[in-house]
Amino acid sequence: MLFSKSFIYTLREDPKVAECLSHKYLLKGCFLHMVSSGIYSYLPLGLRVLDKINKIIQKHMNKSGAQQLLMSALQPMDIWKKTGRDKDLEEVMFKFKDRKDKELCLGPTHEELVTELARKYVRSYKQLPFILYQIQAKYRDEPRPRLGLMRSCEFIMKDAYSFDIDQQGLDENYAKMLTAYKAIFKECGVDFVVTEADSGVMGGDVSHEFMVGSEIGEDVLFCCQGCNKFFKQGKECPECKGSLTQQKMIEIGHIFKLGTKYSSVLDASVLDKEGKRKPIVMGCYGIGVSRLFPSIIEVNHDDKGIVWPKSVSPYDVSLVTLGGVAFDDAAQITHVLENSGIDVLFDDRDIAAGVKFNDAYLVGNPYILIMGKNYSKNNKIDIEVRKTEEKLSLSKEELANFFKKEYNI
RNA sequence: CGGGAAGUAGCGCAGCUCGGCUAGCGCGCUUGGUUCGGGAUCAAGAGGUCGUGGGUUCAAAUCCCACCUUCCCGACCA
Repeated sequence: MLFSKSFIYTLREDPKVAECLSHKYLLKGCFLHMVSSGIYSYLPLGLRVLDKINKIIQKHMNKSGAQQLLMSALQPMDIWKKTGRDKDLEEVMFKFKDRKDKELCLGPTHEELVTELARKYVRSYKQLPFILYQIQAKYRDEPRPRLGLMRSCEFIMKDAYSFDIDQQGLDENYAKMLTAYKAIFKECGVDFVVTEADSGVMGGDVSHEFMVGSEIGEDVLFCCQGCNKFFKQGKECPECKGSLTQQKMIEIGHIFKLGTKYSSVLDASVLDKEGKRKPIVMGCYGIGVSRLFPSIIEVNHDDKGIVWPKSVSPYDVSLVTLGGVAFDDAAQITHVLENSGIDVLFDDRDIAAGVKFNDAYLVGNPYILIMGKNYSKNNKIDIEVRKTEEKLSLSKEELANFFKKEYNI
């Protein structure tokens, strides 16, 4: 991708509306556009990251046997009235009527709709178990949207739902999801902790939260100074009796054992081996994708900009040309790298070197290639590793090998 | 929804206390020149209903009232 042709217009100064660091860098680096309070558009750069996060999620969800679908964001209100959650979620629902006066809402979550699917299609225990998931925008009329993507009115969620004949099946699927989630967050480059949590408005008895430590977090956990474990309560560490300190946390995932809360009310049931009708035992599993996104930045940055983990960076390489190095030479290097699967953002702009470097740091791709004097004189391409600030000078051949090693290709 | 802060060019701001504005600065943008390994420089330009509506006044960015928007803290929540 040529920088000069890309829809990347970085800001020189910090945007006034952004208080927290992730939001600041997302706006400054042209990843995100604020449409209104709590409403954001993902710009091309941001969408590339979002796509990578989604691919990681899809990979691990599919591996666990879950099947992706896409349910409607528009939902009829009558199904919400059946479960009574029209009242529970009344405050945050975007509700309106269609031309026939039918009440609709923009889905704040999808337990009702997915349970309805099970009711319609599933009749026998033989069809169980299965897990369905989707990655989709959810809508909540937040009283106070804040911190950019952290709390917004339109946000992207990965929501999964498991369907089992009994509690044992649910336990197995729940364990599978727990494993998948750990793999997802690890691959996305965030350090997280898993805690037992309240089920809240979702219902059910068991639930776990996935949290990332950050000053902008809205939840609080207590971290043991002795064994480094996290707890909900602030008394002394139950494991090693060490002292506990408060740590603010961002909730990026939450999984629930729902049981039959929805299936019994909405009549999603199957016949078991004995021919007896049983409500399906359900679990639900959420990842706040649009919250995970800035969380990655909160824990991967420096004072120059974002330091994307390789797994989710918008491009693999920022290529910077300096001092009148021929466009064709740099374009050729770009082609070679792209042919081996390395995404390159080639900064071909005719501007001061400092601007190019600072934009490269801000945008945060893992590697910065520099073609300048060292290329014109010695045919060497300089590499700067964004994270470690390590610097190398390589020939074209060495460069190809370098990336083969770095990306296992 | 309570409490606080802010709205002046694309971005960041000054001006407001004490009304005199034909509204300014930095960056960015356009054209041309010189530069060219770390936010260069010279010259010439373009760009504004000072958030909106009302009021006071000879005169309002500036004073008064109402509203809107945004941010932060709280309550609430993924």
